[in-house]
Amino acid sequence: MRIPRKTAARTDPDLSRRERQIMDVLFARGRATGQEIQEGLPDNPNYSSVRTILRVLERKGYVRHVEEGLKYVYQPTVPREAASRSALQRIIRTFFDGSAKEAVAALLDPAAFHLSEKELSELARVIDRAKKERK
Amino acid sequence: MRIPRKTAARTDPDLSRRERQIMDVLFARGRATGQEIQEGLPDNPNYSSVRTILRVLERKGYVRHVEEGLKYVYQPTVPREAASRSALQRIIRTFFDGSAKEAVAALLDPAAFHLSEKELSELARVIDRAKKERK
DNA sequence: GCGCTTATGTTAATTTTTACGCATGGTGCT
DNA sequence: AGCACCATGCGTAAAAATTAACATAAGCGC
Repeated sequence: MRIPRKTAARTDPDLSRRERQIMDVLFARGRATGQEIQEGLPDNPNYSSVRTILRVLERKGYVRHVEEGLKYVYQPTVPREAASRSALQRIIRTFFDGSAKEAVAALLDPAAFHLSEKELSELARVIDRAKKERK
Repeated sequence: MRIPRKTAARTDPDLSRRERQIMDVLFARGRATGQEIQEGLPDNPNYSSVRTILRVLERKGYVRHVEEGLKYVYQPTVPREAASRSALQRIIRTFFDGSAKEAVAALLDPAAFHLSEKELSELARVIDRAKKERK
């Protein structure tokens, strides 16, 4: 079962395959019932399995639920934004030698990702703002 | 053991925890020996275990090795760039509702990631170029 | 109230993953 | 050749993850 060494919830590191998949669904949807999560998972896992893992995630502190009518609605304990930061961090470390800039450059590659002209302009503005803030 | 449904190597989705950790090390370093990989892994796994999983990854097609002198040097079969793209893709989907732009914006947040003024200027240029290409 | 449906909890079984000991084969040195 | 040293492959055991089966409780309509 593997209780994390620190009690505080971490965001990524040592989740099993299914656990991570479930967290992905939860972050993508914000909140979801057991059923919804099951539907969002690859390989059609058994509903019972999903709920077992949800309970594990809850025990580990990654997830909490609220009762809503008859069912439980689950959501991540860590805010989406914090989770995304740490996910990006990991990618930067793994694929871009620690350079956030290289990661951005990769995202700006038109052959790989789609960005409309409007979006590009907005990003240009964001960069300007960031520059000013540095002064 | 779980042979992937498609023989072609995928980049992320269904690797076990250790398998994924090993792929991370390999992508971060480009190429590495069994020993080096072992050192890069959390929780100090046994060398023998590392090699077992390497063999599994190789059999699944995620990794290949070349003999170099006496030892094997491992590397991912999928190019780093392709892997990074698909990792970014997943993050965009999971945390940014499918918007690459939002992902870039998150990376540009000075409170979260560090970008020097020089890097910001370079990125501004990249954006300009991307804009031109769209016309 | 009673039975049906739906959702959860518990526990046991199965499968997958991980770990580890040991055997084998190459290399280089004496 | 004989020996010590490494690195790898393989078989098996242990641990972890996943599934399955079964039990319980709440809501709802007859």
